[in-house]
Amino acid sequence: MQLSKSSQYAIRILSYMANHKDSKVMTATELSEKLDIPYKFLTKIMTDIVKAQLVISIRGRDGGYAFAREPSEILINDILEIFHDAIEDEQCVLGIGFCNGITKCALHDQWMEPKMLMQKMFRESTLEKIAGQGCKI
Amino acid sequence: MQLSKSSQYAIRILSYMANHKDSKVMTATELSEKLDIPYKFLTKIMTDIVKAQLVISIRGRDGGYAFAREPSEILINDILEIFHDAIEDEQCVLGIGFCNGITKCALHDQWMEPKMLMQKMFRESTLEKIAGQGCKI
DNA sequence: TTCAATTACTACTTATGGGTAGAAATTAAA
DNA sequence: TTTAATTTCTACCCATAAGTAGTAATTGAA
Ligand code: SF4
Ligand code: SF4
Repeated sequence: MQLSKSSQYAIRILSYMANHKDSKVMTATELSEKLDIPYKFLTKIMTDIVKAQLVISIRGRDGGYAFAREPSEILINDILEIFHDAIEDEQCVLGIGFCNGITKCALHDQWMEPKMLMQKMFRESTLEKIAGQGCKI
Repeated sequence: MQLSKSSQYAIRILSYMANHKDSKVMTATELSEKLDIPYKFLTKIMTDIVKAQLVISIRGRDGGYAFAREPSEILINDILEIFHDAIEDEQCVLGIGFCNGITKCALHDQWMEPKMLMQKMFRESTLEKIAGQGCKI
């Protein structure tokens, strides 16, 4: 019942970057140190995020990472999708899924509401909104 | 964002047993076949559930598993605790946890509500209630 | 007592997520 | 052109979850 480390790290990294928009690019070394994320793991994750076109990477000296689009245009859900961690509509708390209306279990109806709230949280929260609240993570 | 297979299977097994209270004991073979759960994995899980004293086991001929207490006295959360899958009060959607009120992130407040709903779902749903609704899983 | 039916135990294998190592590619500046 | 600072790529290693195999222990009945 938790996000994968990759998603957790990714959210923290991009939140941190959104909170420091003054510095145009941030290096993997800085992010790794400030956020206490293993350097090698961080660069692996960042490569995925670059491929998903949420950020761009600048290689070579004075290189680093910068946003490809405005943080106001990036949703938490965009990050989760990269790591296959987004909550699907059919996703079942028991991992069975696709029960029809007749055979559904007693947990089904109770699962709908928290699921929708989490989907809403992920699908409507932008990085800018998070940064705006002075996120310290 | 999903329960472990062990928890998923355990909920399904005990729900099935609660739905068939007429037959006093159920064998691992029957449960495995009816619920399509690998036999060897099922017996491993059941041993844990027996140790947690939710069910008793009867060894030898005509043996099997039976409830140690009434299904009305067993909560989903009791099952989740066996496999360390229960949602703790401090549990954080980002896996960081223990943020104080000042440094909390923007997701924190939005996380509270779905978390509480899930805790409520697990802590207040009894096996009997589930069985009463004709659970087919 | 012997047998067959059962769970429990020990130990292994496989799959996946998390993490690491080293070298290659790229780039700005000296 | 050389160098140092950076990301990227390929290939691993480690820990944990998921699943399997074989055998021991238990028990009711023939
Ligand atoms: S009815 Fe129960 S098992 Fe089926 S999809 Fe809904 S929550 Fe999952
Ligand atoms: S403030 Fe954010 S990171 Fe901290 S415990 Fe709450 S949800 Fe997790």
